Amino acid sequence: MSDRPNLAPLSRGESLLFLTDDQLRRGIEAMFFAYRGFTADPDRILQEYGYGRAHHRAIHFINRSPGTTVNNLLSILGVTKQSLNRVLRTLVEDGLVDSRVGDRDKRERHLYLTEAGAALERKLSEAQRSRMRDAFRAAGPDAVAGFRAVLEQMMDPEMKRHYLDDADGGK
Amino acid sequence: MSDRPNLAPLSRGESLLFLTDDQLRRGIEAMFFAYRGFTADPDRILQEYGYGRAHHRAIHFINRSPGTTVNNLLSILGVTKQSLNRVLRTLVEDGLVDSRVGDRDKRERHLYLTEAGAALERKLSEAQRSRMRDAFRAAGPDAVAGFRAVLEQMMDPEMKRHYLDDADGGK
DNA sequence: CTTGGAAAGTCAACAAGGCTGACTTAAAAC
DNA sequence: GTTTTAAGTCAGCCTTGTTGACTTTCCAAG
Repeated sequence: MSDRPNLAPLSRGESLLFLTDDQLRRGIEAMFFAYRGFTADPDRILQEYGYGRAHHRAIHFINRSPGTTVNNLLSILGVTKQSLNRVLRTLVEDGLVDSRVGDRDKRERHLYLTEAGAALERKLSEAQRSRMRDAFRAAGPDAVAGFRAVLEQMMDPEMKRHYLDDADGGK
Repeated sequence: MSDRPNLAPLSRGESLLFLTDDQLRRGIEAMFFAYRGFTADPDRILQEYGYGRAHHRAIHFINRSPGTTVNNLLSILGVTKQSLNRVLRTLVEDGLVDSRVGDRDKRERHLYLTEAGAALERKLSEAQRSRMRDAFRAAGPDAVAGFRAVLEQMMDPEMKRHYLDDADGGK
């Protein structure tokens, strides 16, 4: 149950207090409550447009990697193509996303935000960045580094790939 | 847009690099990818039981605060009573949760995990704690402190109340 | 040049888990 | 005795996820 694996021995004082079950429980709840705050502002904006979080995610990653293919988006978002397609179709119909047939491989569709799509993206991400900026500012640079370090460790390895691939659209 | 509010002036070198839009974007994506990892293990277990995340949340908070009322749970989870009730009903029917009429106020129902409920809770939270423990251990105590500091700043104020109220069931 | 298979899209059906609105019951509070 | 509160229920709706079956397009290997 709570046996300690083979680790460097604890030199009395510096016990691994941050690894107690209670500390872990607090970490778990911190994730839960913080994620709610994290999504609250965009959710309010999306509601005005009749969109949901799925639309936000698609818009975010198309903006990050303009010209990305549907398949690439699928592997980032981790949903089925039917699920993504439904969202993508409404965004294309509403004129927020442009879906262009590939030059080299005409089976592929490359996705771009239209001007209207980019405008909504700015609105959403400005709201989300604003909250994160305030949180970062209040917590300070060292806390931010720790925040990022822990989150990175919490990701599944394949997801870390998408996270580390800076927005370069492939290559 | 990116004007700086009235803050302590930046002494040349220690610029607020961690507040650039790109750093904020990376923070946003870190939250997105990490939350997926955070929920992945419990989700797999829940699937075996035919439950979803909503059941997990209810089980978690009943375990944290045994005897909590439905209304209290409602304010923590931030959903409608119809939505919570659907989940709670299946948990009671399946014998994982015990709903007892209040002693002092007989309108209230106090919620407790049964032995079976506690067993599932342990299974779920052990999976979730395991991932968090690994992440904490890899990142180190300072990173954990930063992680918690940033997440706390990101919560809505009312949620911070539920987070700070340590598991004492009220009082 | 044909064919196999990958990429994309489509249709249908279903489930979880949110929501609103209307309503009942029981008990506490005033 | 009336009003308010806590809980529960019924009905209906929406988003977003799932499977499965199927078509169209078109690159690439035989």
